[in-house]
Amino acid sequence: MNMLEDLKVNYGYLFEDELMEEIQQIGQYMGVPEGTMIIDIGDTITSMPLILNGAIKVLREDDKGDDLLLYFIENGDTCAMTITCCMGDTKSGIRAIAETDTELIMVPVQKMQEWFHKYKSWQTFVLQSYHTRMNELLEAVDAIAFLKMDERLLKYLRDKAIANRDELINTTHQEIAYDLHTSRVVVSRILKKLERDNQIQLHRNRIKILNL
DNA sequence: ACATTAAGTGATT
DNA sequence: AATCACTTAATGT
Repeated sequence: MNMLEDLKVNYGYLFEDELMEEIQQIGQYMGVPEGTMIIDIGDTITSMPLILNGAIKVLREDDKGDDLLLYFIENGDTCAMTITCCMGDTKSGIRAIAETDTELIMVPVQKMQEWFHKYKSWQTFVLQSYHTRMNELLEAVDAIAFLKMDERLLKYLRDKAIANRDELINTTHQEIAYDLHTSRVVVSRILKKLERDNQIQLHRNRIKILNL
């Protein structure tokens, strides 16, 4: 098992040895296959995930139960929702689904609070990831409010490619439509236009991004 | 060869 | 940008 290695690669440069020890002892290793729902809306959060590899997509749900993608989280990231949870509110406001096969370490929220006072590096990490999440959230809001559908779609493809570390995206137009909260026909049309503009290449169940 | 699912497109609102 | 209605293409059995 190379969990130790993964932990070191992703977090070793951040955390002091003592903290790394604690994470190894207390953290619960989890391997989740692609498509698994890790956290649902309304769930009570008891642990905080540290991502070793893979990617997770974070969605918000509207009043009709339709999903809307907020952002992707990757290696070395954690979920900002869990951080908020430690500060009072304990219900998740988002849904998290494994974008790819993902390995992560779950740390109980009590430990998270304890470490916050005990380890300076942990405090920095938590505050910093909260900050970057917040920025991504604002970006998502901007995209929805100010960008046209074609710009949103291109941003989506780029974000997704970055999260997967692959310029080949395996998905259907329908799935994209769900994430962006639009219809498949609209997605197909815009993708076709992007292909004509030499931004992407289209294949069945597969999209290649040309100029990342 | 046939059925199923994904993608492309014109017309309408 | 959404929806309908239909066509065409790709893939599985």
